[in-house]
Amino acid sequence: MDRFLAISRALSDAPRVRALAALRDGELCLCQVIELLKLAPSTVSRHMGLLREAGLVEQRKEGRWHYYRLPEAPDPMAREAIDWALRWLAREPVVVTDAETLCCVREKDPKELARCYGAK
Amino acid sequence: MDRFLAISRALSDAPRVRALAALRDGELCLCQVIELLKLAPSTVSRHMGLLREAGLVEQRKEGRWHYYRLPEAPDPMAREAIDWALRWLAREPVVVTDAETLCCVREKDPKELARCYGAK
DNA sequence: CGTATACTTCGATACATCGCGAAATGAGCA
DNA sequence: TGCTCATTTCGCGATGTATCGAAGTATACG
Repeated sequence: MDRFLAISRALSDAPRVRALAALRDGELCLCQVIELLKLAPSTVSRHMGLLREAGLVEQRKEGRWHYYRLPEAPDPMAREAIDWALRWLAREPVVVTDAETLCCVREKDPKELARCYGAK
Repeated sequence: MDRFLAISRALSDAPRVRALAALRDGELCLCQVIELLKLAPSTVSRHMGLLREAGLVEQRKEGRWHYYRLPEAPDPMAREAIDWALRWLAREPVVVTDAETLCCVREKDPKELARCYGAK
């Protein structure tokens, strides 16, 4: 029951599901998600941690950067939840405009995005 | 986005998903759900209201009794969520024992269950 | 009518969660 | 070693939610 509730709760917050949908087209490092959501780094880190604990996201550390992506081989419960979420989130206006924003964000290296903290 | 989050949030509480799973084998009146969850009538009523607003449950009033059931023709987003939830909740120990409890509860008429308030 | 009963709504309390900034962690680099 | 930077953890205030009992609705029944 705990895993089920963790997944449902992870999917019941707007910034969190926007972050999840943002990973649809490939992994992102935390600073890119911060740039997208316009929230404090600590807040975004916490959101990604909840998604990870729920099994909806995988984490990969490369140097100083932490990359997040949809899990390669998620357990079936998580996989079905992700499929359901992505299927319906794709139609949400916020997620659509997020996808456009991400096109620009993805072109930048994490190194350039370092500035995004100050530019907030 | 609001409907998506309403569904996810409705599914992120244990008593609520237990109530949802209990409807798998047919409608129940509120007092039967109260008997199952062992919670205050006002609390259960609120839970069922949230499930109804999320589109995960339908309400039918017959005299003094309010019956709840899975929706006949749910919109696709809700239907998929219900399918996912029921598929995985069926394996949860609490839900399994709830099903056994329900066998006894269903045999009683709502009229007999009226006592359940005092017997709490 | 009036009473009883099934349910809902309201108000209060306890607890969880979101958001932030500050401080701690950890990996690269001088 | 010390410094920088991306990220995480911690502590706080504000907001939301679960739960209850009490009061309010609505329906049946005498």
